[in-house]
Amino acid sequence: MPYPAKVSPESIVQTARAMIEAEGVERLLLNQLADKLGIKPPSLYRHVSSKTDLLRMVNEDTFAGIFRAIQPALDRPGTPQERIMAMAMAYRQYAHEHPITYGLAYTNTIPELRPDEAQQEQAVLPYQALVAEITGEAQSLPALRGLLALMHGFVMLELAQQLRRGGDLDAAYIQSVQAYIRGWTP
Amino acid sequence: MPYPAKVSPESIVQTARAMIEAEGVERLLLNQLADKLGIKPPSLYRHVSSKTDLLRMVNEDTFAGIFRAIQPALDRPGTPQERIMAMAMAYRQYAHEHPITYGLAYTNTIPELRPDEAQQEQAVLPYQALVAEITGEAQSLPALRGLLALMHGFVMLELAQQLRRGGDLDAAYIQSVQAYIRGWTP
DNA sequence: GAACAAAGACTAATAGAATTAGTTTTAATG
DNA sequence: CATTAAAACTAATTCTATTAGTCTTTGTTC
Repeated sequence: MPYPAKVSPESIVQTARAMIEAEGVERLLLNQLADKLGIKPPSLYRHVSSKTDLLRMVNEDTFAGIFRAIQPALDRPGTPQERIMAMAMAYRQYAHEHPITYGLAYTNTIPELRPDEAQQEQAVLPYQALVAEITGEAQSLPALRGLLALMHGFVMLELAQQLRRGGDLDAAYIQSVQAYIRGWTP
Repeated sequence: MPYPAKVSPESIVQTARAMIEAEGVERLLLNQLADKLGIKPPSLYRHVSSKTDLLRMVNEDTFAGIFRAIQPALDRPGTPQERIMAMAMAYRQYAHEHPITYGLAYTNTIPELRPDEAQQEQAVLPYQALVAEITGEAQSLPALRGLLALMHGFVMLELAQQLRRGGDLDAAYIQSVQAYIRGWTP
């Protein structure tokens, strides 16, 4: 491998993510990214095919991070209710720690920015099984969808500053997830 | 008023919204917008101060549209449960009819794009009162927040193509909202 | 050990889009 | 009819992503 690369796909994605979190996507400029990486803008194109492609890589990394973050909730001991709540807490925590890139990953109506479907589907199967312990197998898919919607919707509203009327947001989140689970419990 | 304007704020916002829904935000180009309006790009700046400002106007219009769409559910007869469900259906329908601009309105981490806070707060008070009929006054704010999160999260996941595993999405939505309400019912 | 190949970086140029500067047109008003 | 002010226009600017073409570095091969 002649001419050792100064950058790697990982370093590019990581640096891009940091810039996005610091300044927002709209201020992710390729010349600034190149600067931080110690190369010139055209050299970036040896590693990514376009800015859009770069954002897709960031999004893939984000989804991987989410599933890594909520994984421990699966393995932990406790009732299904407790484990679902643990997952919900970890999920929200990840979003709070990566507010901009979290939203970015879910905001793409642009097909090119969407990560691989199949990979996504596999990732949620364990959670569906967990939900099935409460709802039964037959209802587990709709119940999972509602749960994901509740978690995702809550953090999106938080991150978009749509829940500004005061009150305890932590408590509201916990109560809402609990109510949802209770509602599905036979 | 010398020189009658060829365009109005309304016509600009309406045309911009149509272009966004047709092609996505990223392909909303000011020269194309000007073309459709029958003027040249610089003339746009007599009416909007920047492209960002234009997008803010579109978002304000979107929020107004959402509240207009769900309003009838408030006035309609029926139990609180039925009226909440009616609102939830109208909410989702609006999102389906304006998929791109709906997401756009909620996606803004950029402060400049956020509509006026106070206006927003007033708009949800009637819905909080409706929720209070089930949960009681004391719990109504967190219960409302969870409900908004569930509705918003569900349609966002749909619009971002994150619910592609088949099954009846209409039914999943209804069941999830019902479960949520049931979970809050004493 | 010298020549080569290939990846990767660089400089220079291009193109697309938002925005600004400065000027001209139009029609209501006195 | 002259004035005036809003609104439009042309021309120029700037900022970014991207492409073209060239040079550099290092592992490989004879």
